[in-house]
Amino acid sequence: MARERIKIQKIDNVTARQVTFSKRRKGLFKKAEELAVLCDVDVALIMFSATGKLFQFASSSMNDVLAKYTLHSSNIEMLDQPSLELQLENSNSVKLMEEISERTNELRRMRGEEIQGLKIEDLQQLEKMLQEGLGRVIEAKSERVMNEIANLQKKGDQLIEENQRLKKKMVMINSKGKQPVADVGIDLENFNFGEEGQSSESVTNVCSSNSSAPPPEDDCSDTSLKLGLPF
Amino acid sequence: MARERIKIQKIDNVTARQVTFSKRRKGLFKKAEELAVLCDVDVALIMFSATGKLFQFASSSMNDVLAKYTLHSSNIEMLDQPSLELQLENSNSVKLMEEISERTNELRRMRGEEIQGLKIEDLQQLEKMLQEGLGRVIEAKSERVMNEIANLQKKGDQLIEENQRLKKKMVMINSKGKQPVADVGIDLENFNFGEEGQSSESVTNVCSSNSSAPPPEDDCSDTSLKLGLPF
DNA sequence: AGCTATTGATAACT
DNA sequence: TAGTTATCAATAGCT
Repeated sequence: MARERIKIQKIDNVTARQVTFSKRRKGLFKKAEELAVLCDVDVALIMFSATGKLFQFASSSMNDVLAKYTLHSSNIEMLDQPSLELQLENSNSVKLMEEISERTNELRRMRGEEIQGLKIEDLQQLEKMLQEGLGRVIEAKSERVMNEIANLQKKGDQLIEENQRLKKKMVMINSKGKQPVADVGIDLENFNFGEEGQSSESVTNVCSSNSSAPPPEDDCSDTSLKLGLPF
Repeated sequence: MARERIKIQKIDNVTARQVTFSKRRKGLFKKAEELAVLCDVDVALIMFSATGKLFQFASSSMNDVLAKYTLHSSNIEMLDQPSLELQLENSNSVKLMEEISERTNELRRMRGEEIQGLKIEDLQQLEKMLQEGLGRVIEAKSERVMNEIANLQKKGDQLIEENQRLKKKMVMINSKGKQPVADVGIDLENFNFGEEGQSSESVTNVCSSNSSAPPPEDDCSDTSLKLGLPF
């Protein structure tokens, strides 16, 4: 991937070797991270340069990965003396690890992954469980949504009520001062939330009593409720 | 570096993810080895797939590299932290327990439990995830079931064929000896082609399923198998 | 360090 | 699962 292909053998020139190390190291780390993200893999990458300098990358926690690794390899071969820390860590963590593994697998199955090896009956049971969970979730969501709607409805109603009170006050003030005043009420014709558009007529009457005033355009503008519900 | 660039985020499609993992893993290992050779570097690369499978590469000895690593990191932390082993162990155990707790909670939510505190958007997402998982499970089940049916069908057909052959032989024998003889063909009513014990060689190689099915009627004409499968 | 001509890796497809 | 190919990405040699 360059101007010229090079043989894969130790680069003699020290400077060139350092430069290449720097560049390729960066590339390798990038690839490692991409792999970890793309494929949901735990990656640990450790490097010691010839001068003994350490470079490392881990997609999650280096300790986690190394612990897992010693777990794995200790199952195969306990011959070498793994570092004391890892060994201690390992012995006390085996159960926890197993539990995590078990749960992770169950989660994956519930997401419909890794189900190739399951028997038809297992699939059936899994399906049933998912159906049940789905049912509960949908029910909970519906309830939440209905509550939300009821709440907003209630708020809206209260606002309308309040609005009406204010308008009546205005009418009283107007008739006292014998001066026509611009309508400042909510435009209920365009403020329709929910099923029942009740109380519209009484308000309309109030409005029409002020018929001499110009139609309200942007007065009381900010009473609109935004219902950003995710349906 | 492909037909089309992809976003670096977890690949949803399971198959595609596995394929990509396989390819990129190979690439990563190659790059790691090249770097080790070119720049005279000790490299250790450890990976755990989401299924818990271990993949590893080490330019020299994995144990050597890991030993060096633990030495390094413990030297650094040893400066201000006494009883490193216990601390590592504890922190790791805590992390593991937290992970277990997290997964347990997610499982419960997927079962539709403990979802009172969720926001509507969370419920929506949960529902979507369940729907997807359910879809995959149903699809996998369908495939399994269809395979099962095809298998049984095939077996049934072969048995019917064999039976016909035997009957013809019977007829020939009968007509040769000019003596009426009792039918000695396979008694399909009681012939259980579940497990292995079949006596006819021609069928031997197809029998791989261990589920039982109601036997075919007894005549060659009717090939319908009644499958009490759970749909 | 920064810049390209090249080679290399790989996503989509078969 | 493995092989092919059009593209995108990494990088060797320079500056």
